[in-house]
Amino acid sequence: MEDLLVIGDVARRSGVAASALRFYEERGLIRSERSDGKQRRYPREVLRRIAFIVFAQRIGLSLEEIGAELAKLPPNRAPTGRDWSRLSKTWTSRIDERVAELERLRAGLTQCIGCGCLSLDRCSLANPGDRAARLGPGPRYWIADRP
Amino acid sequence: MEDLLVIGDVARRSGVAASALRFYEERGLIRSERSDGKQRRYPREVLRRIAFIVFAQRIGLSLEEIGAELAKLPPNRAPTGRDWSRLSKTWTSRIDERVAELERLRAGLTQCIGCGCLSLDRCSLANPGDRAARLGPGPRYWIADRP
DNA sequence: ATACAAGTTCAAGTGAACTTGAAGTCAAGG
DNA sequence: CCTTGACTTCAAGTTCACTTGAACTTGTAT
Repeated sequence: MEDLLVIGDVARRSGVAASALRFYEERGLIRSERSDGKQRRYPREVLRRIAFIVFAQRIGLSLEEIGAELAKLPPNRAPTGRDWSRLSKTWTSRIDERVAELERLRAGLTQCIGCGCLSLDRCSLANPGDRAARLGPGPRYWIADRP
Repeated sequence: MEDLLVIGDVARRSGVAASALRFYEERGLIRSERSDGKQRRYPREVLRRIAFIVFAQRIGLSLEEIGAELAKLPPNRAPTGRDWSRLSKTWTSRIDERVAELERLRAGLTQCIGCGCLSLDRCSLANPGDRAARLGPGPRYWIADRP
């Protein structure tokens, strides 16, 4: 019945591990107040913010992108439902794109792999958006070459 | 006009870096013959195998899973179109599942985040398949908790 | 007052999928 | 024969999203 939650509560309620919550805080995705003894105390609102993060991850955004989205929220007042839905609006097109890609892949599965035509450098199914253009060092984004 | 391709040719034709090809070989996903001087020589067939790998990755399979699929191909003869399409058959359902999830997410975007109801531990949209069940150490599978 | 769970920081480790660098070998043209 | 570009191995580095462990402090229940 407290107004502020300790990290364990937040972890239990959100399903996100406490270590992950600390990590998110370090990355600036969430914030916390501190108790007298320097322990984290979260206002209940944080749960919605975390929900947003989890949602966005499932859709395929990186934490960095999610942070950029969250930064668009009004800094000095609690976000309203409209604030949240404004953010999530841009995702719809993102979902649409991914769904379209998957459907292209599904359509091409038999056509492209089943038949003998398969040639990676000319098959637009295997190479949408030009795989060749790399993203610098480190692992390539795992499924689509995100900008 | 040679029957065997060197690694650079394969890299150019597939759009997959030579270092990645060596890595795939180390992981048992592809194989190569060797020249007298111990350089890799690939039969043209390898291109199809690589195409399969790239395809599967875009769908969301890990290299390990892809390896398991490839292991089902007949070991002693060149795979036919039917062999390939048998493999890719299982993917269709995988794609369908992912599309369904994305559509669930899209539907829930405004409902779940826009309104005040958002509660991670009870919202089936944010928590399909029980996020709480973890996958051991290391990063969590990025978007769906794959088995 | 004390025990003990739950919190803290910080550095280092993890797994996936590669890339990079060093130091050397091979192959083809001139 | 020599140069030059493409190839070789091997170890170590990179990114992302966290987790783990050590050593220590807080908070609460008895």
